[in-house]
Amino acid sequence: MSVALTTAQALNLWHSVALAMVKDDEPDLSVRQLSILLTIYLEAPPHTVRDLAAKLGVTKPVITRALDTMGKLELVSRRRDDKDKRNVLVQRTVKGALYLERLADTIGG
Amino acid sequence: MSVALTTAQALNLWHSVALAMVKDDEPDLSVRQLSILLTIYLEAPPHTVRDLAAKLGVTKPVITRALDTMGKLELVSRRRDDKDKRNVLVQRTVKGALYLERLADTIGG
DNA sequence: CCAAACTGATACGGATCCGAAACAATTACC
DNA sequence: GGTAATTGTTTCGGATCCGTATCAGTTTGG
Repeated sequence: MSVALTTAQALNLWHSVALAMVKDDEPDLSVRQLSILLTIYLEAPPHTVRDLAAKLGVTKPVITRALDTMGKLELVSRRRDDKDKRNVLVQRTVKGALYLERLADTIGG
Repeated sequence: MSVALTTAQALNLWHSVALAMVKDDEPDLSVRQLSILLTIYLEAPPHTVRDLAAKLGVTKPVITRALDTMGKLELVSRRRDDKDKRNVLVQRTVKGALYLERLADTIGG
């Protein structure tokens, strides 16, 4: 699943994708937000605020705020855990899946 | 020079790199800042504020501020153009080259 | 020589984000 | 049952960034 790239390949790849993200009309997601989004979509659920904070090495408010922002954009959604009502389960959305599909096209195309 | 990736490969690649950038102690560069940095290092000089703004599709203050920030981090430097003193030439630095070398390792490793 | 054009930088009000600390709600445990 | 621990959220002051508009300095061109 991993890919080996030369230095020039790696930087050119990042350059073209970063440029595409900036020139895009949509508001840029920060690196942190994108990390959260990709974690939710690529790793197995459940995803809680605490887990995401630990995985990214940031504080919990960072996760809460990122979920607020991406929630408004409908890229993710939140739901209380019925088993343990302290937990919040972060869930995928159709819009989020489409967003990442387009991102993958930009990267891999 | 370009690389074709499957959707899963592309997203996993982005995921691991974004995670590495967040967990890194250094302050995260925004996507815009990284775009500017990569443009300076990958495309032929000279690079002016105006050119960079046009290339990224953003306003000039965005470039000025990004150069301020990355200048403090010593990732880029500025110099007046002697030929036309209205222009500012954006130049590479040793620290910037090292930063991108490590980024390339993260991407391609 | 002087007004127009062009460059990058700055001022401004508003939005967003940061980490630390305090908070309310829920659960665990003795 | 009641205290302690755990969860996600909110608040706070401070920092950063945004786009628009304006600015100062330079060059152009009649």
